[in-house]
Amino acid sequence: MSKKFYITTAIDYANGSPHLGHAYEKVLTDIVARFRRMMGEEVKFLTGLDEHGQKVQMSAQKLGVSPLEVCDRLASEFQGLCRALRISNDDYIRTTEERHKAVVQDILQKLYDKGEIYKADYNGYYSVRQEQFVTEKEKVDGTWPEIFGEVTEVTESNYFFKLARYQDWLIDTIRANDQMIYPRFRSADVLQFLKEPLNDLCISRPKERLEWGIELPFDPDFVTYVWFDALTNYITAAGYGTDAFEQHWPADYHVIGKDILVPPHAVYWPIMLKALELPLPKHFLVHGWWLSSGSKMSKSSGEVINPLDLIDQFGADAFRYFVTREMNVGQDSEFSLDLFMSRYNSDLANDLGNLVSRLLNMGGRYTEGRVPPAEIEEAPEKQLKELWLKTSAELVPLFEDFQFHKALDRIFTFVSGINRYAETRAPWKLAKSETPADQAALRTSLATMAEALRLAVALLTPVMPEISDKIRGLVGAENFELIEGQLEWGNRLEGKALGEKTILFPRPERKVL
RNA sequence: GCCAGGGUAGCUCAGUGGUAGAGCAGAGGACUCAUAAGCCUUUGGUCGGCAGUUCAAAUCUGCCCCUUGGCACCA
Repeated sequence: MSKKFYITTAIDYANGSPHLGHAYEKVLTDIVARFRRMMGEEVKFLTGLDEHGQKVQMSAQKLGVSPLEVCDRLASEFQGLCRALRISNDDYIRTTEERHKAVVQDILQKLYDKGEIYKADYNGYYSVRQEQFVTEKEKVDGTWPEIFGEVTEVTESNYFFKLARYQDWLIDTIRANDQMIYPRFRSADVLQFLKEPLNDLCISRPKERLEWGIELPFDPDFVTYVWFDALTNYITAAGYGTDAFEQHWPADYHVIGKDILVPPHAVYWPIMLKALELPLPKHFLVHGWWLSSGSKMSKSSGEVINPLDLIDQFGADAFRYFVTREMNVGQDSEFSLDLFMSRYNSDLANDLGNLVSRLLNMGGRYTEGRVPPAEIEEAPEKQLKELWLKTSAELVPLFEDFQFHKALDRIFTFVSGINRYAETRAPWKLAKSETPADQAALRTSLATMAEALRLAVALLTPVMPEISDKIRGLVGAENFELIEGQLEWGNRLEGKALGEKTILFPRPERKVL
């Protein structure tokens, strides 16, 4: 069996409803996955939910339900988001699943047997009210804030994973693989972190303090905490311990936010894999955050944009287009309703949607609802074909390099080119003329517009799958699996039926939200 | 404090040595197939600040300012 292209998102934490950040990461990963499929690769695309831990246990207590009920509810919310966004993941992992518990316990036992895990006393400051250890860092003006209540120094036995012994190896590995982290400048964050000596990692919690977790196989009084539970999902879903594993692992891309690169994904995870003698993931694709007036959009700032609202109102594809067009992968981006509306109205409704409308309408009026033959090739046609040649040559490299915002810019520049072409030929004027030359120009102009639209949406497909399919249907083109052979200008649409007049991106009747 | 990203037109951003760009927003115009859309023309910027290198700097160097993130057991 050949190796699949294995791509993952981070798994979401079951501690709140999905927001724009969750939605964005899934869309970004989905675009890479869809693009790779079009390029002919077999893809495994994983996303999922991280369900254990203190916060889940506490919110369950608060609601008076079991932790699993809390997780079930959130899992269906997050999976609903995936469906609403047309995310093409072919697996969804929940860390409470048996397949996952088995792998976590298996690797913990292996590492314990190898002497990579040991028991020791952990000394720290404990907040009874928050049921968690607090650090010096959380002090404000030399004392812990009121929300922590009474904080006492306690000593607790726990299990530790030997991180420190792999520090030099990790530094060498990251220096030697400058392609591992995209964008590259993020490697500097990792290396800076590794300048300080690593401490071993506390990986357990006593059950008396936290019972909502996976039990340590070698000590039933403890559950494992956070990292060995959450990060391990990537190999669980890859089929660790089964024949399928080699077909998936190593992952080609872990898509993550910039906040979880250091230390978990770039330090803990590689060292865990090294200790298990497994290959490292090939790449991390590290994206930025959505900002609102310069601050991170998050629940805590009370500026949650519920992506589902925009999706319901404007459609998954419009949402996907917006986040992809605005975000320079790796940087932060600005989000506002005004920006969204501006993109929706000018790019989608006015430029693309309206172009489809005018073609279908003219096709119905002038060429009996069919794509006519392209009979002549003069300056306007040559110019548009040249623009396409230039555009199409850029698109695949831009997609390969995650420059989706630029790829969309190029595609929509081409769409503008089609509108300009229509003005130049002015088929509505040609239609009033009886001369053979004008009639040939009329047929050519509609054929050219249809073919240009087919090409324009070819590489729009990973970003806007439904609209692209719909436009292909309307101009008489076939859907396709592979991009190969789809980017060349031709006359395959000649004689095909054009669709009924359709409004692809209706103008909002009133301002909602 | 240390490290890194960003600071370019009202807004969102392209632009790594050679006469400041795009889209949107604003203004004017011609057209009418179309979602009052599209097309053409146009207003608008001491390129964060101060020095320096150079014939030439948004672009290279230094210092400073603003902003975002990281600096471990919090995911």
